[in-house]
Amino acid sequence: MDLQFKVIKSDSKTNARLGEYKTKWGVHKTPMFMPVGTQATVKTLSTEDLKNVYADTILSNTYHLWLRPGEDIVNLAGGLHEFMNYKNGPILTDSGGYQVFSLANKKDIYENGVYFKSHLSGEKLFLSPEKSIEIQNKLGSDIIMSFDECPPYPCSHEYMANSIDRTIRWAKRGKIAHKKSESQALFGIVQGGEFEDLRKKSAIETVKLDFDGYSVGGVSVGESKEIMYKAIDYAVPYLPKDKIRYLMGVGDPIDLIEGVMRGIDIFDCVSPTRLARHGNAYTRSGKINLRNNKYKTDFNPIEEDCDCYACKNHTKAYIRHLIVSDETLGSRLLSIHNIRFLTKLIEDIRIHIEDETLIEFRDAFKTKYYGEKNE
RNA sequence: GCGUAAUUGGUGAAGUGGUUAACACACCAGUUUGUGGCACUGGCAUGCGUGGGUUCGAUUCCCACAUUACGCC
Repeated sequence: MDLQFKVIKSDSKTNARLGEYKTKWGVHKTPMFMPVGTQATVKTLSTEDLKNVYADTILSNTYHLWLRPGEDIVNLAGGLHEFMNYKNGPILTDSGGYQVFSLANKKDIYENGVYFKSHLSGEKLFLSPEKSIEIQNKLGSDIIMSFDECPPYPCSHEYMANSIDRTIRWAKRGKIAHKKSESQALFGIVQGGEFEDLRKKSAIETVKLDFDGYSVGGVSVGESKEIMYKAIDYAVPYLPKDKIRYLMGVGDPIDLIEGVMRGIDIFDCVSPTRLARHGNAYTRSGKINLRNNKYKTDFNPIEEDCDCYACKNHTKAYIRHLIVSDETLGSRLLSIHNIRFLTKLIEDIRIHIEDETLIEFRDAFKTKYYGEKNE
């Protein structure tokens, strides 16, 4: 399926662009941040909550749903949207390739695919480009991802060179397996780590396969921000302007701005929800840890001018109490706030692309986000 | 009043005549980037009821006192 993406406006001072893509769920504006809902749920949040934080496209994980409840059950339910009753927007599924990286201690990578052990049962499992596409077909997501290898950081040039070649071969196989599906867009993934020549090669070869969109993968695996930004810069010039660009697994508020300035359209990241579960909240003045003693008697909202449910209704002292007491409402309120923080940040980014003031916005944001903390 | 036992950080506790008093919880702080959700990493008793004594050295041995628990009158 051709994902109908178009660029509305390109920033003349950076590589940023405003765009939109159409699906049966409506028109979706880019840049966009996608919350992560691995197990067919953005942890602790209801569909209603997601609507209220202006989530649009969300990400779900092939590997987890494959193991439990199983793609056939999701399929029987009528697909992911029906199963989880998410009708706010599209769902993008990961290929399971990242698990090859995150479960690295038990992996065996072969040309045909990857063997690894289920973290639930210990059972030996096999995932291949074809299998990944088949599972994603059954899950019925709107955007599916090509099966790739996500090598760790640091990684030698030699290993990475072999890895990207294999990922390209896997991409070809996935593309062939996908031919049958008319209703799902398929994205290719550029790898290559920190190496300019490999990012370039990976991008060029992947683009030759003509995917519906392209992602920059293999970032946010432990490298510095500078290296991550460079990896984007190495790949983006070879990606077609009329296709959506997705930076996988990113990121921090500042990374969203830097990513957009480098030509990225969509992002996903577990940070807002994971940080929430650990008691952290984003604010314009930096990340704060609600567990800190100083919030015990702080009866103000996390951010005065935030329009999220948590800030409209509850104080830091109350949320701190919930987090310290291990009450799930605390995780939920912070997840609501953190996702809204990022979707609002993206809204601001769009405004500043429109005004061509993104660089000034970035600098001001950075100063406030990091600056006041260091004093 | 007598006897017995106990007394270690916020809590539960381990321990030894000799460098930094174990561990857990709590507390304090930090980490977290295509999620193996509810995790991980640090910090946290200058002191072992109080006062004496023995000893080169005592939280550890001895004495007195205090407190607590149980039993007896």
